Amino acid sequence: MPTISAPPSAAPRSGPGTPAPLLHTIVLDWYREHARDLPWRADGATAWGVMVSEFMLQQTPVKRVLPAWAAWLERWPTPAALAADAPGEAVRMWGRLGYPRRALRLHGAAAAIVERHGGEVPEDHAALLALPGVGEYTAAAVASFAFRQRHAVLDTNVRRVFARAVTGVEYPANATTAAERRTATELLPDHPETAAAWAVGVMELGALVCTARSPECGGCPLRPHCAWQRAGCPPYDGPARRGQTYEGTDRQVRGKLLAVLRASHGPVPRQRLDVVWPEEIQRARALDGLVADGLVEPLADGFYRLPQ
DNA sequence: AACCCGTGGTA
DNA sequence: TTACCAAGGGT
Repeated sequence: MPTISAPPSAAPRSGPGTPAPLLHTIVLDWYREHARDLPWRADGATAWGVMVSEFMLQQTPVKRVLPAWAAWLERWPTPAALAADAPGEAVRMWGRLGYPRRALRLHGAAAAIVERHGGEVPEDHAALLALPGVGEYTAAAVASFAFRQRHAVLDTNVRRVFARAVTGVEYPANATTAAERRTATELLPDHPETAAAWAVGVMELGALVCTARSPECGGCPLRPHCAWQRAGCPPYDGPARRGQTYEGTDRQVRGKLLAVLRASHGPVPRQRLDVVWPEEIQRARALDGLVADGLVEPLADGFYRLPQ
């Protein structure tokens, strides 16, 4: 069986590739059978619901997002509802999902949607990209999943599937490359609805089968077409993927500080923040950072609170 | 381009 | 236990 390569229409590639339409059929059939029943994929899900899920899923696993997503949409079923509340409430509601700047940006996106788009999540990719907290991936994801448009959706799952099936390596590079974008675009089905189904299907395949740690190649529908399989599953030999040390970092201190503020509904005296971390210099730096990011609001007399 | 930004689960 | 990983974005 041939491995996957780009169609001959674009840049010339070595060797015959599996025809793209066959790949589309394989992935769409697999998805129909194995897709998780996630609430933001349900028929009744709104574009706002999709957008909220995408914000929450930026670096946070699905399992932890599920309950947070339901609670969020129950409280703020529309962008206007969120925009009418204080940004600090978004930060508080975000809870322990991590990277709380996402909550602030989601609030900012809601406000921008009200201001620029009459309260309706925009369908246009460029308009989505212009919203705070919406980057290349999220804009494509919302346009594709919510509005069934044709966009290359390149997240960590898709990048990994392409790295293995197309390029024949275990892991993609640290940063998305032009070659990856080209591959994603070339393999994208022409028909918008099919492209949207393909996008979520490849992503789901990466999330459930072609996983980072221990891929279940035995259950992978692309195995006969996978370049990495054909090459004998060579282990990753590129530059070291950056680690994420956490203990003792400013991020840890910021997390501890913000946890105190989330738990308190009124202003908090500086003294109650001081107890979360012994090193004064780092503690002050972390608090200053939170203020600079707009996650914390300093008041007079050494009190602090979530932004109003 | 490299680095910063939280939190929790898994091998 | 340590290290890696999770539907990224902003600077």
